[in-house]
Amino acid sequence: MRNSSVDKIIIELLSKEHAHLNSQQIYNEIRKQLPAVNQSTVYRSLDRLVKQGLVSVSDMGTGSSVYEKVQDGYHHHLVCQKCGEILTIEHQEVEKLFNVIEMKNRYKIITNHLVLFGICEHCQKIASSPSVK
Amino acid sequence: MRNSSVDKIIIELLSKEHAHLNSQQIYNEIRKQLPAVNQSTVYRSLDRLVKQGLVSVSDMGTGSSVYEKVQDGYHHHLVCQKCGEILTIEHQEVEKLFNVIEMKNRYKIITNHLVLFGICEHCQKIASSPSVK
DNA sequence: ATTGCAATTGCAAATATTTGCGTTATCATT
DNA sequence: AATGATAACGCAAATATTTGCAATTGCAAT
Repeated sequence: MRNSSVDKIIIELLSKEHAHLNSQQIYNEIRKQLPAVNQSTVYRSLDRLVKQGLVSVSDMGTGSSVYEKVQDGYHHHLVCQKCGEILTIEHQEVEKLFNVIEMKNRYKIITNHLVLFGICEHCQKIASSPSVK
Repeated sequence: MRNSSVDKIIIELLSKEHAHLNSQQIYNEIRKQLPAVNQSTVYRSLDRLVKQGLVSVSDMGTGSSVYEKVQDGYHHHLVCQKCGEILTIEHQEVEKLFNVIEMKNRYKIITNHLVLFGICEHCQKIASSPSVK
């Protein structure tokens, strides 16, 4: 692992943007500082950061993967497949599962962000009630 | 939801192929029966099946998503980011987590396959030992 | 059997992501 | 400071995936 300037810029960017950014948004921001940077370099840099556990990558169901800096503790998301609502889940419960899996399999888990798809309470009700004519 | 011929063929295919197939492999198989089928139709059909919970989709770290029919109970995977080793995790432990999340958030979880990336025992040892010259 | 609505499909184009390869840059060692 | 190994990069091409829109088709109601 070497000191990559793109890695550094991405970390700085994601540190202040407490949000889910896709590769295109990240690419556009980086170009303000490194106008000649290539998209594939951004992808490779993001890969590295994810593998280091510094950044999380998730498919939230919007056509592109989104990235986020891992800070202030882990968290996870619940996404409604009907209405798109997104809930945040604290790491506490997930942590117990990860610990068990790490012990049983002697693995060091790097994945730090789960996205669980499902149906929210509201949409469940809609689906089970008779449709209106 | 309607009776889609492509959906049916995919289900039949995945029912006998107890394996992780990517969209290209699925597309090639379908063309044997439906030579004129379009790739986007395959993608949309897979989306539907995943949303219905009949099929699982996962990014196992190989440039494309892989699909699998949900049968004989759920299972999950642990993938080593160094050597690529893949371990299977039974649903039992994961189920407890899902139940808690469903109750707390009143969601019906549809996600039926987790892929957790990490470092296997072997690769952890390699990383921590002094490198050979 | 006919009709009408909405789901499914094909097609083409737009996006998103990965990969091979030659070049450049970083860093440890000398 | 010079050297060598290899990580990081740019570029272009290959893949993979999504999307808008018009045409087709399945299915429920008539």
